[in-house]
Amino acid sequence: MKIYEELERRGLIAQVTDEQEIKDLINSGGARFYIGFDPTADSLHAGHFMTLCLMKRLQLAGNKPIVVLGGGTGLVGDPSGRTDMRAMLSEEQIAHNCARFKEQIGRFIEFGEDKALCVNNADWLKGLKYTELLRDVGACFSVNKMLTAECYKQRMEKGLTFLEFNYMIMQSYDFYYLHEHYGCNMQFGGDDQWSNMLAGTELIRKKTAKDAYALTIPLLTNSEGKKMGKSVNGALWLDKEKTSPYEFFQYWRNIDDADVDKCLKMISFRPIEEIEEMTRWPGERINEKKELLAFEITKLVHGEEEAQKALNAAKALFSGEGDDANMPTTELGKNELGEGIGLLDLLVLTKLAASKGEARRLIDQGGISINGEKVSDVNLRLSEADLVDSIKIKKGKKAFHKVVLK
RNA sequence: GGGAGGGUAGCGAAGAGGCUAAACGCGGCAGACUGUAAAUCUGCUACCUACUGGUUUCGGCAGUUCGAAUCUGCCCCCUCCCA
Repeated sequence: MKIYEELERRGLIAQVTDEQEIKDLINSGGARFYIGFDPTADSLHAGHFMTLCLMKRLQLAGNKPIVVLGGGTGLVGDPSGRTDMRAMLSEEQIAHNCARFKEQIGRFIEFGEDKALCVNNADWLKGLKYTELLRDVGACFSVNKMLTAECYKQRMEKGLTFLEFNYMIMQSYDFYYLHEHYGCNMQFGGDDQWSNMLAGTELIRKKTAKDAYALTIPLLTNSEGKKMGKSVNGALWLDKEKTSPYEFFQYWRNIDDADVDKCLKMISFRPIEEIEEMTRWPGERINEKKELLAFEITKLVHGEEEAQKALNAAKALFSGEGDDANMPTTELGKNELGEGIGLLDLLVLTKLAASKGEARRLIDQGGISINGEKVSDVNLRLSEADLVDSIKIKKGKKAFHKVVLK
C-alpha cells in the first residue's frame, strides 16, 4: 500500500490542494515538505505529536522533511483558532522554547544529511525590512481576501491586532522562502492552519509561477467534537517533567470508548490492517484496546521502558496487587513529622488536595482511603508509628500517592 | 479624535446600597451505578479555622456611607458605531 492510501485509511487527511499531484509526489518519495512548530511553550504537546507522526510516516516513505521552528513567527503569534490574543513571549523565552522543541523533536525524527532538516524561521524573518517586504510580498495579498479566511473570521468580532493579522504573511513567506532556498514543495500541518498554508501556495504561485502543495491532517477531536490532548491542567505535554509518563499513559487509557479506534489509526504505528481487525473486536475487549493504545503512544513518546513502567503501575493500582514502585511519592522527614501530622495537611502536602478546605471535602464525601480503608475522620492524625511502613493514600478512583518515612 | 456599551469566581452570565462568598449554566472534584469508559442521579466547588467562626474578593486607585460588586471622581483595558 502506498503512503497516500495509508494516510487516507488512517483518517489522516483533512484537506488537500491537489489530490492527484500530492498523491504522485508523496507516493514516489518526491516531496520535500515542511511542518512548522511555533514555540508557544517550553514543551511540545499531544497535538504536535500528531504532526510529528505524520512527518515520520512520510519520511519512512522516502520523503524529505524540514522542521521549521517558529523563532520568527512566534514573535508574531498565530491568531488561528483563538478568540483572544496570545500572550506575547519575550525573545529569550522564544529562543529557549525553540531549543526545547528541537531537542524533543530530535528524539523522534532523525536530523542530518539526507535526513530531516531543522531550520528556524527567525533566521530569515527577523532580518526583513519593512518597506521591502511590503512591496515584495505585501502587494501579493488582498486584505479583502484575508479577512474572509476562517482563521480571522472568529477574531473579527473580538478584535484582532495588526501584529497577529500579519501572521499569515509570515507563514506564507516561510513557505516561499523554503521553496526558493530548500526546494520545499509541500507543507503539512493541522487543519487549523489551512488558510495560512493556502496563502503560502498562492504566494509561491504569484512570485514564481510554480506550484506548491498543502495537506492538512484533521485536528484530533473526541466524539463530542472537542479537541483531544487537553487535560485539566492544560495541555498533555510530551515533557515528562510537565506530564509524567504515568499521567500521559492514563490520559489515553481513559479516553471515551468511541474514540479508541480513531486514535489507534491516527496516532499509533500499528499496521492499519491490524487496527482494522481490532475494530471488529467485541465490546468486552474495549479495555484491552485502550491499554494497547495507551502503551503504544506512551512508548513512542517516552520509550518502551517508561511505557512498561506506566503500564505496570496502572495494573498494580487498578488490580490492587503488587508493584507500587512508580507511584508518586512524598518523603516525610522525622523532624517535619514531629508529633504526627494531620491527614488534612498531608493531603495538601502530597498535592492530592489544593487546600485544606478541599481536603476536608474529600474526606467528608468519602473520597479518601489509606491502605485500602476509607477514612471518615477529618481530624485523623498520623504518627511516626503509622508511617513506619509506607502508606498508600488513594483519592477518588484514580489518584494514588505513597508516603514514606525518610 | 467624537459617540455608545462593557470589564463579576476556571469560563459564560445574573446581581444595580444591607437578606451576597455573590443566582444560573458549563467546566472541575467526590459519592452511587459501572469497565480505570459513557450516560444518569447526589453532594461539593474563594481562603483560613479549635467547624464555631474569621479573612480577602466583583478592572485599578481614591472617595461617599453605619454599610459598596452595586453610588461619586480619576485612571487602565475591551467591543461597536462615526472620523
